[in-house]
Amino acid sequence: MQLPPLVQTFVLHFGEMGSRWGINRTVGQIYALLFVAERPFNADEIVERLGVSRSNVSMGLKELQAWNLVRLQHRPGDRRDYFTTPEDIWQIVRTLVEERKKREVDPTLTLLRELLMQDAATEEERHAQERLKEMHDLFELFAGWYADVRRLETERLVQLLTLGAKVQKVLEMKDRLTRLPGRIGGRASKPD
Amino acid sequence: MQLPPLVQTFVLHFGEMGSRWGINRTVGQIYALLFVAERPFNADEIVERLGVSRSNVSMGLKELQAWNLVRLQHRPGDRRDYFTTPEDIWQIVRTLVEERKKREVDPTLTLLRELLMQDAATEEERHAQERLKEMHDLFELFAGWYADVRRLETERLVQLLTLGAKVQKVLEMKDRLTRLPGRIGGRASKPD
DNA sequence: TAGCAATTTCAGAAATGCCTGAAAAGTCAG
DNA sequence: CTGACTTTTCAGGCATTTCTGAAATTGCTA
Repeated sequence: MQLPPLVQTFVLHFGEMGSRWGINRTVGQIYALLFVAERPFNADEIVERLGVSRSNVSMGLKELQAWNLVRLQHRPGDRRDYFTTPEDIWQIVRTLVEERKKREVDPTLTLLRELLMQDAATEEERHAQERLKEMHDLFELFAGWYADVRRLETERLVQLLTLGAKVQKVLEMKDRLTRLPGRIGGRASKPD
Repeated sequence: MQLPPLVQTFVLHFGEMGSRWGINRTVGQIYALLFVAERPFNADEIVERLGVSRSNVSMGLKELQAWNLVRLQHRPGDRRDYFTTPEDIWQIVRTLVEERKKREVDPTLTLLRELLMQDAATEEERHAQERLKEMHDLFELFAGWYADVRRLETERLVQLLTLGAKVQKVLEMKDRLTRLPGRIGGRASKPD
C-alpha cells in the first residue's frame, strides 16, 4: 500500500468499517481513497495505492457506481476513466441514505405489508402479526419523516440538526402562539 | 425449521437483512423469532424452531446479550434461561442506535480527531485533512443531535418525526418572531 | 479494419466467516 | 461432594465471499 501514513490509516479504518456494513473491504478502501483525494484517480492509480489487483478495483468501482457513490470523469486526450466522490459531503450522505432505503427499508416494508394481509390461523400467528404491525408502523414513520426531510436544503437541515431537541421548545412556543387570537404568526390551528 | 409460515417468512427475511448489516444470519433469525414470540423461549426451543445447532444458538444469544438486545428471564423451578426482546419497540430502537453509535461512530470520531492533530507533511496530506475535517464535523453534528433527541420521551420523539419537514415552517416563524422588538415569544436573538 | 489501450468477465484459488459436535465448565439439589 | 442438567468453549469442517490472473470484450484511432 503506497500512501502517506495519514491517508493509509484512514483508508484501513474505513475498509474495516465497511466490513461491518456489508460492504467489502476493498470497496471501502477505494471509497476512502477517493474521498480524501485532491484529484480524480483512474483505476491503475488506485491499484498502485491500495496494492490490490486490477480486476478487484474494477469490480469495486462497478459496485460504487451501482450505489451512485462515485462520479466518472474524462480528460481530453486520455481514454481512461477517472473517478471522484462528490465535493459536497452532504450529497454523499443523501445518496447513501437514499440507496440504503431503496435496498433495505422499502423491501422490508413491502414484506411486512404482505405478512399483515395474510390471515392468522393460530393465536401464535395473531400475536406475531401484532408485533409485525408495530414494526411496520415504525418503519413507515421513519420513511415518512425521511421523505419530508430529504427535500430540505442542506442549510435548513443543518439548522434542524443543530437545534436538536431544542426544537421541542420551539414547538411548544408555536402551540402557545397559534392559539392566540389575532394570528400573530403562522396559520391558526384549530383547537383540539 | 419448525414454524408457522408467516413467522418463517419473517425470520428468513430478517436473517438475510442481518447479513447485510454485518450481523450473521443465525443471530438475525434468533432475534426475529424472539421479537414475534408471545412468550420467552429457552435455547432448546430456539434450536427446535430454527433447526440449527445448540452451540450456534448459544453463541448467537451471547452476541445478542452483548448488544443488550435480549433480556434474560427465569421461571421458578426451571434452571434454564429464557429470552425475550423488550415489549416496547422504541426501547429496541434506542438500544440499537446506542450500541451502533458506541461501536462505530465513537471510534471513528476518535480516529478522525487523531488524524486531524497530526501535521501534514505534503500538500496531498493537507487536502486529505481538509476532507477528514468535513467528515469529522458531520459526525459531530449527528452525534450532537442524537445526544439531544435520545433524551426525549417517546411521545415527543414521535411528534417530531410526524411533523417532519413541517418543522421548517415553525422555524421560519420563530425566526420572524424572535427578531421582533418586545420579545413576544422566546429569547431575543442578536441580529446578525 | 487492424491494432492498441482500457475495462470487464469469470473460473478457480485464497481468505474469511459460520456452524457443528464433542468436551469442558458452570450450577444447583440433595 | 455427587450427579444431573445447562451453558459455554473451541478445533475442525463446511460454506460463502473475496480476490486474482488470464482471457474476452469494448471502443477508439489510424
